[in-house]
Amino acid sequence: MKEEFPTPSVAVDIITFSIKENSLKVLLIKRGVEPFKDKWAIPGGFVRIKESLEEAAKRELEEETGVKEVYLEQLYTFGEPSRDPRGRVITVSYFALINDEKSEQELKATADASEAKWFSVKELPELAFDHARILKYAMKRLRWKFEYTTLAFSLLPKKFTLTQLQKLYEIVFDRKFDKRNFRKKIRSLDLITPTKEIQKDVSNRPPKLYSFKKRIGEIVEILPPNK
Amino acid sequence: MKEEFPTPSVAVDIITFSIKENSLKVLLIKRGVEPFKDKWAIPGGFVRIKESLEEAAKRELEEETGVKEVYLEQLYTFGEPSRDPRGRVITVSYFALINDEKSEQELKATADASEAKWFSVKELPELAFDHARILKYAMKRLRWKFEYTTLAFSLLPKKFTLTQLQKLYEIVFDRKFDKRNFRKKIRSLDLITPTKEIQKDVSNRPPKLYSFKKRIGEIVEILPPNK
DNA sequence: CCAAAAGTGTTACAAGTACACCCATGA
DNA sequence: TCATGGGTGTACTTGTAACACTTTTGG
Repeated sequence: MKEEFPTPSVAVDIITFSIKENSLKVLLIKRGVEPFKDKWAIPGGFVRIKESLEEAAKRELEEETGVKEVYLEQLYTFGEPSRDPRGRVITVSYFALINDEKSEQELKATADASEAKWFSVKELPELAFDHARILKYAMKRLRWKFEYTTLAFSLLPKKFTLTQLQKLYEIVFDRKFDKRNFRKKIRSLDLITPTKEIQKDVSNRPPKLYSFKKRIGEIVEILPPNK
Repeated sequence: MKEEFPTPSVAVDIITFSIKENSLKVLLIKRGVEPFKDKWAIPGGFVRIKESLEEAAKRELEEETGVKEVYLEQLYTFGEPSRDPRGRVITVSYFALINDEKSEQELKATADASEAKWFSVKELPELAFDHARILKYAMKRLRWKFEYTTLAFSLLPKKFTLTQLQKLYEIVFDRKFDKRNFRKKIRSLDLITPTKEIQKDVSNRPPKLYSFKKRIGEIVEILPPNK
């Protein structure tokens, strides 16, 4: 069965965040074709008939960055008839979070993209289509997830210091937190266990290493202290 | 432009909640055609080529219930290739909240539906497709909205009593709240103003009437006291 | 011995929770 | 006068916020 009317096209767009150089970055492509040729845009592509939406998002992301294991979450579906001048395109947006090590590799140009680049969310270029709005929404979701779930831990190595964790929050919220209160809060949540190791080879007092003991994404109201 | 592959169909499904007889109800239809003929399902239909997703949801909801002014919010997009045995159907789900007075009218049967009926969320029938999952997700969102936004007020008349408001919360969360703490919390949020009126014709002490002074859906952490 | 980041506790204030009795009305 | 729901305050506990100094290492 299929209805008798012309059908819209369905695409996925993936807003990919990463932390690099102590700043929150988002992956954008430079469009190689009209419309919006030479404008920056959120990467994406059409959903194939036999793949799920999430599979499509994963595939596009891997084509772009080479990264396979990522946190991926559906954001919102944008479907205004006028949002794409070429025709009716409904886009299901996803947000992805990848950590720095995994995303070190060279970005690949693809069919419609002449270039791909990481932008600091504080220095964004003008964006094609309604992508500025989509990105703004993704930022909101990212912060929400950091506040109310354990998502942040997906960006840390197996063993990490409390200062690393705090820096992550400071970058995502673009704000400083009080060290003592932050630590008190994290410890009270029973999310981490101290390992017996300490980090060596630092030219200051060596920090203790902790490991995360819950599931990524679990809901816990970590909430940035000093709200 | 249009990609060269077969395209999925795009539908909207609308999970419609209402409070009736002191219980949270959801609107379901009995399917008149295969697959899942005679099973209950969430009402929905295909998106037309020139309407937005939200317009489609509004149209379907009005066809079903006759109700025009509703709170409507996008939920999630389900797109597993196997979710509809007839072919590839991606469905954008919406949740709607309508108040009792508006929804009193007769429900209309439509093309694919032999019958439409309000079900208590505590006594749900078996559902077609992946609709049980969708409904579960909608419930979660509804509660979230009651906890963190002023959505509840959309179900109250212009002037209402604090007991009415509390009852709403008790129905949605299926739990009792402490009267004094509930009132203290609501008052501290600066959401309502006392009118000078009191409700007459009750066979007990007549309650004071209040009016809501913010925007529906605004974020405020109303949060049910006695969490 | 200096620079750099790690580590640690206390006090004040705000918010949440538990809890029981009197009040105003209609019948 | 009784039944019914309306209305109110206080004490306790918990959570949040502000705040400064000592420790350990490498160079």
